[in-house]
Amino acid sequence: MPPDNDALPGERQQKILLQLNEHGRVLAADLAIRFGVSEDSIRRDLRELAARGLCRRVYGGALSRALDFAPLKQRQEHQTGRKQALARRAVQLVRPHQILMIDAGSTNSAIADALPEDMDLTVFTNAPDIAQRLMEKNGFEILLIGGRIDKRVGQTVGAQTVDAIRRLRADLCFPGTCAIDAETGLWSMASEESLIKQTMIECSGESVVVVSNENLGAVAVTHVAPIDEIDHLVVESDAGDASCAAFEAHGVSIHRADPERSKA
Amino acid sequence: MPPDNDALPGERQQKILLQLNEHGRVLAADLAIRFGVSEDSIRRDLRELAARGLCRRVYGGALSRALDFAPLKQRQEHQTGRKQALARRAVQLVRPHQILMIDAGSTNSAIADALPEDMDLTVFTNAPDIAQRLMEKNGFEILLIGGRIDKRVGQTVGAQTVDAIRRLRADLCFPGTCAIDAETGLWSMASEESLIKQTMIECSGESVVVVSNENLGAVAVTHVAPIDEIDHLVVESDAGDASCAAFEAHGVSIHRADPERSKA
DNA sequence: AAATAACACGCACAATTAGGCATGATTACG
DNA sequence: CGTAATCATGCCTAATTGTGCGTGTTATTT
Repeated sequence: MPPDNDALPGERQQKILLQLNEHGRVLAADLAIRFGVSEDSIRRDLRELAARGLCRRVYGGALSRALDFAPLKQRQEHQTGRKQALARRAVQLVRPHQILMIDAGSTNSAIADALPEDMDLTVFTNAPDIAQRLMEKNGFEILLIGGRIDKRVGQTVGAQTVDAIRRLRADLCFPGTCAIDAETGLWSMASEESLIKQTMIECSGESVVVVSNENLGAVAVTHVAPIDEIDHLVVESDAGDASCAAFEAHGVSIHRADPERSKA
Repeated sequence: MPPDNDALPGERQQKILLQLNEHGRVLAADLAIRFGVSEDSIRRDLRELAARGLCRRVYGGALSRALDFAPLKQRQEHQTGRKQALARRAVQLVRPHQILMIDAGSTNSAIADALPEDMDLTVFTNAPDIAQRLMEKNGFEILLIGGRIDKRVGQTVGAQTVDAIRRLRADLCFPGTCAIDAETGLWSMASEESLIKQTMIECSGESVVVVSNENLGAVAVTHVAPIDEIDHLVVESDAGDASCAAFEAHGVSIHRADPERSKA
């Protein structure tokens, strides 16, 4: 491993994430040597990344979040509250007769559930999960984008998928979000996913990013799109005003979800 | 098993979970050797995982929680016990490293559930439902065939799908069956489905038709394939001998499912 | 019933970690 | 240009966590 003695603070976190994604884990002691800083600084980085949900903190280092497939079910259960509120707000951006492009992801599954049935919508998706949810509803024309399946994220990936997307044109695109930052734009966790999202955005008129608080203003592993390719941003009801203002300064429309109803 | 002498504490628990999901059970003594720690530490890990509901603690090790959800699958089995029996027999025709082409349909969903995980199988399918079932298992390469979705049958159809199938080659094909007759061959309910099934059979080495009693010797709406393109026929345990003999006369191998076990 | 294996609990020791604090660097601002 | 504010960093200390071992208990086997 090349010693990066002169890495910028933010740059260091970026490189830690890369190494994390490649090896599945990182050791605090190793990173301290590699970047020529104390373990305290590394720990601070790791703590911060974990707070954003980009890694799992363990004794001695950190683990990649990619192999957490147990949370795959948890995520689907988790969506009951905050994700549904986000989804309810997001579908208000959809107008009748539109063609939608919906990427995989737990938030987007919630959006699929929240789509109204009386709008004569056409949906392109690379997620079997979303296709199935829509299949149970009426009034949708569904087109499944084929390709090799990455079971970690539950979607099709690879050249075949990208090629299939290129042949399509949609009005509205919902790229699954891993992180978004007002300056640098949209980020995702793996390069294959990233390519899919890029292509989806290219082939769509407007792009809507739906993001939960922990991914707002965060940076992940691979870059997907600059901020000016994002037209709408749907955030939670209690998202920070400062963050939102930063996005609006870049021409992004902010849509705030309704406060979650405290119910039985 | 590779000795993971330098695994982080948290990492170790994650790997234990992996092994647990793969083999269904783990032994404390084995794990202690593998990770180069005392059995006490392993026991502490297992105790902790069990407390989080991620495994079931037993004397000597731990069991996967997946078997706890077996009752859930058994419920499905009770509902469609005959189909499960058919599926169990059908998957015995599959050999390791094969490439399968699986059409949509409730029987084929049961087959997907019944496929073993340790055979390094590749599966082509046009049914999101089947893709999702396989996603939850290990050891499968899954390729989803894209296209417009027909929600009545839960599969992709149309020219795009046919075109995608033509680019593939499989060893074994499971065309979803609507009806089969010894003289006239395979039939389905709609012309679009029919075209899909035809193409699948053309692009596969052998074809296996799995059929329940009520569709044996029946004729439906549109013709799919003549009887000589069908290599194997899986029938229920109490299928009529006369019908079976008629198929065998046309060179079709008959595979009879085991009688359904009447159990608690 | 006896023997054996697996287990839980408490203890001591080592490694890792979080928080507080001072220092040097970078940035913001008048 | 200079001052103040902020930030990143390293060091220190206290607290936490993980570990192995001994002891006594419980479960399984013979």
